[in-house]
Amino acid sequence: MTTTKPLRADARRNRDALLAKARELFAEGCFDLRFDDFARLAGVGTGTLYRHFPNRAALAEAVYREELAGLCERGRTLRTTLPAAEALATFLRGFVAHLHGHQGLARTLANLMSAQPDTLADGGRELEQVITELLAAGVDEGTVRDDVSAGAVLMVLQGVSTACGQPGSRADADGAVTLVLDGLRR
Amino acid sequence: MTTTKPLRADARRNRDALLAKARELFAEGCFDLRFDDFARLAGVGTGTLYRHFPNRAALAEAVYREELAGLCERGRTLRTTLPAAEALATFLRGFVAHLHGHQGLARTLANLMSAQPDTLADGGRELEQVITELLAAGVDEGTVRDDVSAGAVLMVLQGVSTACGQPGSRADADGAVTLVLDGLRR
DNA sequence: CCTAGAATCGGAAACCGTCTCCACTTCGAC
DNA sequence: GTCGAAGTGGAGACGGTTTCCGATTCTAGG
Repeated sequence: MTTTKPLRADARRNRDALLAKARELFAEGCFDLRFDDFARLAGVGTGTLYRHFPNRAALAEAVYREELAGLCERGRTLRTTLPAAEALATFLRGFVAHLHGHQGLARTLANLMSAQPDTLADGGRELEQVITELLAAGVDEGTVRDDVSAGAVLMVLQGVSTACGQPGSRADADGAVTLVLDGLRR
Repeated sequence: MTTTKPLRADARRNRDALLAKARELFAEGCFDLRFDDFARLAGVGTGTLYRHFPNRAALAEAVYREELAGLCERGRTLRTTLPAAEALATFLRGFVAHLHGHQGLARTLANLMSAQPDTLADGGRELEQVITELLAAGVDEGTVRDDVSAGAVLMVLQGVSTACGQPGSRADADGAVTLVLDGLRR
């Protein structure tokens, strides 16, 4: 799987330059840039870009992998420091708030999740895993119903991610999370 | 608004041919066909296609306008024949079931809803309107909370629509609706 | 330090779907 | 039947994506 193949020095430098430039551009809100231009702006050739990241989604995923991993990690921490139901609530609310502050992540996530499951990248899987754990802890605790799976929650998050860029979506996103949380109570 | 401009006979014939062919192809599951090919298959020129439907979304919307209108109509009927909470439940469950039997509608809806609100076509607006009415009736009745708007429910439906094509999504979609319905109870 | 050969680069050019444009055709009112 | 308006159709421009391969750069071995 994750066979860490040793990358040649210049190759790694280029890869990092691409990631750095992509991160910078995403932060500025430039998402719909020509894929080629990432290469030009990062100072590498088109071929190099395509060798490292076969498509736009792969680049976005690489950029946001760490950020998403951090959020998941936070979810796991919450589970060990709060009652499960509260941990779940805090995690989901925080997650949605974070999405609204990071459109790039929201877009990337929406894409990751709408892809076919067999394509579903590590990021998506990890998120599902964390939610599954939080739900299971809640079930053990007796505060969360046991007849709804993480997939259902993920589906709502997908809706939230997709709608994230729209003007008045923040309030509705919070509303959706409220519904899910109240609906999850046993 | 709906200034019904009289279309010339041949123009109407071409438009209908395009719609018929699109409907047929969507029913077969061909969504990612080249846009030009719709024209060729319907026996008209590319220019004609573009005059009638400026882009893929416009064609899809036209194909599914009636179907969506029917569903909305059904929602309004339910509201007059059932207690509001039940009407809402029946409507949402039926809606999701219908989506899973009609991928084309699901895709179209996902696209309609992810567009910017000012672009949000009649179909999307009408759906939001129906849900608003159902919620309001439930609030009047005292069975539905009053602090969550239709937008939140729509956001969940967006997630469901987007995920609709995936293998195991039916169960999760039902789960998501269950969460919403239970979460909506006062 | 030098060399060979493997890994990587870069960007020109092929590719492919989208969309426009306009010379030509068809319609239908008179 | 005539004429202007409405509509047609498809060639080709356009622009983003992706490939391909000769040139370049790296690194291990001597």
